[in-house]
Amino acid sequence: MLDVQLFRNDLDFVIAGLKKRNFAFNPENYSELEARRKAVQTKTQELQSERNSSSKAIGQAKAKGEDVQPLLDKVANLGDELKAAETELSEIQAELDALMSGIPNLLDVSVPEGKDEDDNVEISRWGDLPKFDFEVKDHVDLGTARNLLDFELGAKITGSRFVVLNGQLARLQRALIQFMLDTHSCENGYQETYVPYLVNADSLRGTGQLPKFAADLFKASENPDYYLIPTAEVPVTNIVRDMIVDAKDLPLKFVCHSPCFRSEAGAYGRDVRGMIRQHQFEKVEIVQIVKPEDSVQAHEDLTAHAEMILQKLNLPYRKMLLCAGDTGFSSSKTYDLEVWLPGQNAYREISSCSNFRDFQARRLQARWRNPEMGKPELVHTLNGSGLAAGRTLIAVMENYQDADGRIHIPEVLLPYMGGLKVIE
RNA sequence: GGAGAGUUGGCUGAGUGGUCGAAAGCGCACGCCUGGAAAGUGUGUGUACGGCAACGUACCGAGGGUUCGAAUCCCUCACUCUCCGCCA
Repeated sequence: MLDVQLFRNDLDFVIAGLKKRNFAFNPENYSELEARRKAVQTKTQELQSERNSSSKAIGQAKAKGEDVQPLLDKVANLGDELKAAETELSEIQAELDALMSGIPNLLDVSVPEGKDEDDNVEISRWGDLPKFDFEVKDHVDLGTARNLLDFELGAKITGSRFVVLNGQLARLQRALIQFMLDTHSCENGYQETYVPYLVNADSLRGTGQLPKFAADLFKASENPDYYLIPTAEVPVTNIVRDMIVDAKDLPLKFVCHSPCFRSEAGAYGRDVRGMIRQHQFEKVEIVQIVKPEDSVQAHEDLTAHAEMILQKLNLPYRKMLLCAGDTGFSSSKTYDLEVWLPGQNAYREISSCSNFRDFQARRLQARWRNPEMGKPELVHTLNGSGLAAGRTLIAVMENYQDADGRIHIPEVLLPYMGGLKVIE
């Protein structure tokens, strides 16, 4: 949610900002609604004021034992009029809320113009691409050949875009998760946390998935309305919803492993092969809650923390700055990390690290008390995948394969694999 | 799942129909006191919206209702605690 004051004080700035995103915003429609809001609110408040003073007068007259009937007659019609005004006001406000909560975050000045992922800007590359003196296989061939991956079984148990991992490959995914959690909590200063995987609608509104992206979510129950989390970002960031955090407790840094559930109704036909795009996948998420002045640096740090995992696994990757058209709804600036997949001969997204500035915090009412003015102010929120474990598993399979289709275990994972060096 | 008790400001906690946005205390801010500090003491201290301002309006878990008037009465819901049942 953007700041309503910004809309009132500098509408042109907002219009320009949304134009960069190519977001269709109708300022006339907004201004007309806002003008109505103001008029009806003023009228409502005048009526309320009248009611309050009349009621007070009746109370005082009664206390003195005077006849209150004339006063009662005077306010006889006020009730209906007030009720009508209040109803109209709440309708206008609901309309404004709906409009405002559908408007995306403004982009950071450093975000490049652009339409889609083709316009993203490469910032850096790390690692040497592995050279193979044999025909490389992708993770599907590697996995199914040894019955480590079973897509048909996933389809039988549930449906398409679900998979079963067997034996040492399932263990390898668990090892990756453990390794990521340990690295972030022990070396990068994040607090490990375990959270609910079902969340309510308020939490999803807080981080921006609702009301706009309901189609991407699996709804688990009606009344109460619970949803499966699309990412641990939702429950973890909502830790600070409706909170005023002490200045001394900032920054808050959380790391959390969770399964993620995505319906992505619009994504059918993309990445149909393999486990690139599944309805259920494992991810380790890192989240930071920081003072506003610290968020730019925190974004760089958080991205570096995600990169550290790839480096320790010795997986080649590149860091992309997303262009205006590819940056997510709630984000002001996003770096994607793309890992090298020999089986696809391409870099593929494995982490997305975003600075939301106060966009989520405003929806969440997540604040801190700034000692300089003693007033509560919105915090800034950031998060990133550190990393998507399912895709990391694919990357390890494809980068660490040998001519016999075996998968070698990266050195940092050996302690988590009970000494196993190769998956035969 | 059943029965009972609760939910008030940053925190604790009073308040059962009218000068209650809400006592008191804690915390915090500023001042006095002090060589400095502690203690003591004085003043101030919620959020949001409208207004240049004075000020007005809303908010006492959420949503409805009764009333000229609701933190206070009624209804629905959520959550917390205690006891019983069931359960990994």
